[in-house]
Amino acid sequence: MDRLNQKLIEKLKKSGERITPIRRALIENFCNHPKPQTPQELLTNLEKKGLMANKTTVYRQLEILVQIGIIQEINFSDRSKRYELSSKDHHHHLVCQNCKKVEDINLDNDLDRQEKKIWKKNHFKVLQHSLEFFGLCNRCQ
Amino acid sequence: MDRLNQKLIEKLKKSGERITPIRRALIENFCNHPKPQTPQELLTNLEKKGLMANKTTVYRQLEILVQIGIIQEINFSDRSKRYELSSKDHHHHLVCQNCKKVEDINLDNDLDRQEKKIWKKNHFKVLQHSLEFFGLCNRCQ
DNA sequence: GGATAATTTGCAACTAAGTTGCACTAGAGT
DNA sequence: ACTCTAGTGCAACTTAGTTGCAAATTATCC
Repeated sequence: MDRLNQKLIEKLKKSGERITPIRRALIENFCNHPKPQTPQELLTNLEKKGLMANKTTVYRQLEILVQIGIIQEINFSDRSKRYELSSKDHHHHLVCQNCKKVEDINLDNDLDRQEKKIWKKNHFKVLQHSLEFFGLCNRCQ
Repeated sequence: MDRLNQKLIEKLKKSGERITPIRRALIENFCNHPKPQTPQELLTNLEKKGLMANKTTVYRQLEILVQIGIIQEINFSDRSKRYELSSKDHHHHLVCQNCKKVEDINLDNDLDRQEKKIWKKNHFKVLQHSLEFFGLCNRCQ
């Protein structure tokens, strides 16, 4: 995990960005928590590490990290923006309606076939998709 | 279409709710526009009909209409709440990233099989899902 | 048709997520 | 250590949505 951490900080440096405590902490946090996180969650995670960051800063850093390609933004259907390492494969989400926890899943089923059909039938050019399952996780049932 | 309109107003009355101009207009609007609409869109649609409704009222009416089962709420991945007649079959959405228009599609593929797999593998009880495709509609390409 | 009681509505004030401008601070290279 | 630019924090703002309360309107009963 520490390897990945270093690699991402290098990437940041190569993109001409400075290495600041907040950026370091954000990247470290993304490496340690593989789940997609909201800006608010990130803010409190930083606080736990003793870093009192401002929300403006977090939002701005997230934007930059997305641009560089270190993380990716996911718009969840529960109307929250979430962020996770973009190195991860494309996957879908299980959202627990009780405890709000989010799990990642990889479906073997491919939606490519569907997207081709949509092109034929609707002449709609699909660029990306979002698939989420809502329900109860094993703890909350 | 007028038939459906009357039927829904009857349903509203039977549920013990009063028939007001705003409710009448909302239901009429849902019958005439089959696409999922945001509260803001509904507000401007009412205005076009000469009904200057308040946003508070619209939000409250939407809540009631959802409870009665006349309409259903859909949380879109573009982080907008949208509403449509709940009588419609379950379907998925094509969201144009340029003009923001939303189309409905029915996939013949069923996700039930996937949901059963999720239950076996993750012990996650799926209650509902959301599948959206983002891209460019035929006009915007 | 008119009085009454309860529901519906509108207003204003509020919350939460996110954004913007500007002044201050701190990294990185010399 | 100095300097210049990038990064940060603050305050003020925006937008979607919510809440409490007073005023208006609906359905009902006579």
